[in-house]
Amino acid sequence: MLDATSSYKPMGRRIPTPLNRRIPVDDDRTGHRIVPETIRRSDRAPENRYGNRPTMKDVAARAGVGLKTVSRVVNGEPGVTPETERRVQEAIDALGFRRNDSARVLRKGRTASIGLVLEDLADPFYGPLSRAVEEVARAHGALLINGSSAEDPDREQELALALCARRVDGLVIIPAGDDHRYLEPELKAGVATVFVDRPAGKIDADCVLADNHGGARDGVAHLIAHGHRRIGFIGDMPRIHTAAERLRGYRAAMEDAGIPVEDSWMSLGVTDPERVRRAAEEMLTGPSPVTAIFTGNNRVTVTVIRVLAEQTRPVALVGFDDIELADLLQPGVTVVAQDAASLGRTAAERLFRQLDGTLVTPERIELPTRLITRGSGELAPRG
Amino acid sequence: MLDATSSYKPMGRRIPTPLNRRIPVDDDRTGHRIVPETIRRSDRAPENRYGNRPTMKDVAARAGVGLKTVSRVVNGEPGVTPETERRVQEAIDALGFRRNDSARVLRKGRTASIGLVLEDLADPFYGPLSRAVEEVARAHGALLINGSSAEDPDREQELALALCARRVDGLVIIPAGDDHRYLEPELKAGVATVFVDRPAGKIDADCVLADNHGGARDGVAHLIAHGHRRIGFIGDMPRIHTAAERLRGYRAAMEDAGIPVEDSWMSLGVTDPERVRRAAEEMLTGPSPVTAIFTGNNRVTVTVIRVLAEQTRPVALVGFDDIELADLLQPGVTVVAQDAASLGRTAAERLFRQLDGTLVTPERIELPTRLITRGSGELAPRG
DNA sequence: TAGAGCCTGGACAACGTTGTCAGATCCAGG
DNA sequence: CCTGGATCTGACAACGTTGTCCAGGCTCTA
Repeated sequence: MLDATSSYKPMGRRIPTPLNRRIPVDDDRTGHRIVPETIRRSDRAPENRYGNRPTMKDVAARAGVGLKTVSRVVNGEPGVTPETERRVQEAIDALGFRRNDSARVLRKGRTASIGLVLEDLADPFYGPLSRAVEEVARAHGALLINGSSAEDPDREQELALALCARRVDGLVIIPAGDDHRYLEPELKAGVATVFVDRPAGKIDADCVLADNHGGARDGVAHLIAHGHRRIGFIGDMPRIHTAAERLRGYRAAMEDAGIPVEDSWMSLGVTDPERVRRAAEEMLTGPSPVTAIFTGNNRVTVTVIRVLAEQTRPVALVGFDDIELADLLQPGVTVVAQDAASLGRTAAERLFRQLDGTLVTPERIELPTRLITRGSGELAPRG
Repeated sequence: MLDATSSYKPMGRRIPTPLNRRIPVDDDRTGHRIVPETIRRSDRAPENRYGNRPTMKDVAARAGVGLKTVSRVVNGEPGVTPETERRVQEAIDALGFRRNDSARVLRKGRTASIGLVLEDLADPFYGPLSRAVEEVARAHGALLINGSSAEDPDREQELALALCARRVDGLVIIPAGDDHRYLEPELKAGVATVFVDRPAGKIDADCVLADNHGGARDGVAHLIAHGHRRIGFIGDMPRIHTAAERLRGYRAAMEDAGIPVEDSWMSLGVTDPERVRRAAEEMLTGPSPVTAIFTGNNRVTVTVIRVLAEQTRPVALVGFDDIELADLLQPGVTVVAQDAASLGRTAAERLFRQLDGTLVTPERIELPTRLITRGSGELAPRG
């Protein structure tokens, strides 16, 4: 579970208890808490716990109306005279009352919030995706809670379950792991769930994916069409679905062209800049040096661009994922672009359709990718 | 308030009520709901509402123990025999029970979640900031709820207050507006609050800012040091604090150098690419054409880079905010960099120190910026 | 003016959890 | 066999909100 590492214990028991202290006031004598004598409900002081926030009861007392009447005003329900409404509103403003949605949620059973578990919010690919999900959520009156799994399956599970404990109405998950059976009780309990970017593992659930295989195949075929035969591939661990699919696309394109792939052309499971750099340099200088490289994701692409900028001979490059400013580099970077915002939007819309009830059967949707030629992928083979 | 635009009404009243239906089962006769005869609490069926999720009561019934014992096991409190614990754990697993944190929150008064209101999650500047806040929150066992204001003060307020209604323990706000008195009741109620990137308006609160004024002044001074005298400035609306400060820094540097600024060199309040492009082109071709441009934020910088790439004469450029791949462009882009992650981390840490109680008096913290020279800012004046 | 029908307002119980407190059980020591 | 003290367990009342239902007061018609 999530664990505090400092002295702030959000749910702890050691918090100095200003929240629990009953403040003794004017003509009230409930300050004593030793004797639990049956406390009449209605003659409590307007002050209460919860950081001293006024409640509907306080508002009601001040406005001289019943509790439910306040609730009606707050929620804009009909059946309140303008005069009464005015009095209530006045009390609300005077006390600075704000409805406690936690209590509301408990009562109503829906939280009007959805959870998003992604890999890293700081990654330029996930920012727009997250924003797209947020926009859809907003259009449906829901808030978005999100968390980064840092590509760690345990952390993904921990996060997803923490969100379920908050009783989010739905979950959008970019999986890090490949076994999601831990979500079965949640699905059964009616938590709407959509997986994005990578499919769910071992459970039947909605997935919205990019056409990783086709995109990679097109990208590599593009290089082949420009005369390359020794083409390198640098990608993430094949454990990750997208990485595996893109690798498969690479292999498919090579096979279609009848080109046997040498092991030294492929580097799998490297993402940190240092190792990507080494991998790229090795395949450029090895016994059978590549004339072109296909990179499996944006981070790899950026590092490889740096390596290629240092080379004397021109090496062609096609990258998966678009990157900002790719058009301004020399040469411009040819990429297989997937639309992150569209992925997020599609997923979120399906999520709310699940909640609507208009969507029942889980589906697997693949969004097309787009090859954007800018120069680096059109270089002729040299060396 | 947040309003649904589709048929999914998270909190609405028209939801078909599977959640409220009491399911009649085996030997239970509480299916009738007409007669409200005093229902004995303990002989309800194990089924209940809330999407049919098991509750502690259900677990207790199945394990043959009391409600509180289940609570103890779930929360790892002491005082439960191993044998009892085993039985409870078994029931938990069998039923797929997951504690309802909404109810917990209601009872305990703390939600172990914090809110982040920023401008646009898709902006590469805010991604890392958000991630940094999340990491700190995670270290403190809290979840992060975030929302984008889209630079709209009303939307900022709507979001912040929605988060307060959820009773987040604290708020990190990147303000869009300049009047935050609406937060006064919340602050008084003990919601920890830190403003980042831009200061709070009309209330006394913690702020973590970058040294916008000093950074801009240094950047412009750098251009002046390289011989430029006709220097353009393109920035956001001065209504936005950061934009105003950077403009002030620009003016200060010019004044320090004794250079009078011409109106045609300044373009304020433009951010969309079209207008930035026009603004840049105008100051490059006007009666007193600039030889260098200082750009007020990353989005403007990117657009101006494109414009400059089309020019025949070299024009110097220094931009506020670092941008990815800036080093690989020709020439490399000289920037005044601020550390987004550090801003977020500092803010979040202060937030939790407020919650700790170790931090009381609001402060205004300015983090230094860093001039990174890469070429574009060192071009000599031409034209 | 009486009765029927509407409108408004309020009492009350639930939602699922945790804190309090008292009761039950067990064992060692007399 | 009893007593005293640990342990362990469970009944109960909150937390702040909303759904249900009923009681008045009002208006309108006959």
